[in-house]
Amino acid sequence: MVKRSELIKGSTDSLLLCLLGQQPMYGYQIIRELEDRSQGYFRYKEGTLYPALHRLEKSGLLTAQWHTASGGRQRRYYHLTEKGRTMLVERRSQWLDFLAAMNTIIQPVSA
Amino acid sequence: MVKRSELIKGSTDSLLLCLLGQQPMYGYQIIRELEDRSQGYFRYKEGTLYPALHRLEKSGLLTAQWHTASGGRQRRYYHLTEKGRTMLVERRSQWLDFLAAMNTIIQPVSA
DNA sequence: CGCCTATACCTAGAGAATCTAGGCAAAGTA
DNA sequence: TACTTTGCCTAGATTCTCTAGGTATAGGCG
Repeated sequence: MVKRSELIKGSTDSLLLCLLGQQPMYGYQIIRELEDRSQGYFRYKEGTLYPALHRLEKSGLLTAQWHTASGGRQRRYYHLTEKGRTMLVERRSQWLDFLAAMNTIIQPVSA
Repeated sequence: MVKRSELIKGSTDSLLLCLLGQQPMYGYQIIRELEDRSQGYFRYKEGTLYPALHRLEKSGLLTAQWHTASGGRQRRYYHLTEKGRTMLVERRSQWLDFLAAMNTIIQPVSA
């Protein structure tokens, strides 16, 4: 049973901050958006996403608001707080650092 | 308490396969080598590294041999098995896939 | 010699992230 | 009516990492 990649671990928060930094979204939408944009690479389970959103909300990086869609359906929209925006910048920087570090070890296969 | 980056999680196996694909090494050496090459970014704790090595050995990706250094000190050298080399190729490919997927979400900040 | 640091291996238990595998309910569709 | 999709949620198991130890040898210094 080959897992997609263990590398995904730990990237969730960064992905969520990035997405929500572009526009507020609700949980279900986030799952689909991540899958669409990554051409099917990211397929978050609800059991992963919702706890993650709650975690970020609890940390003050996100706030949430219920909205009623045209059909009467309830959706919980998340958007970044100021603290969240600060963290987003931080996370992006961390991602670049991580990339640089990985590249010092995982050299590309030379032809 | 700001952690370096949660991103590191899940990259350990790939890093170890990569390193040991270049030359056999022993645990203590691996920790120093990772830190040196990454200019201090990777600072693995022994409580992380040794269980990871044992895990990979148990999976048949690594084998280990005891050697006695000049001073009489015992060192356990790990090197890749055939299965390990196959997995290394796989891991490198996964890393590139992961990179590509991340880039679809984490767009670089435009000036 | 005695003491300290660096080397070199190891493990148990706690903490945290993810997945599995459900549950509940409303809206759309056949 | 029945089924699928949407949309929220959680409890428990699994897995990875870290904390915080333990053991032992080698080498330097006073």
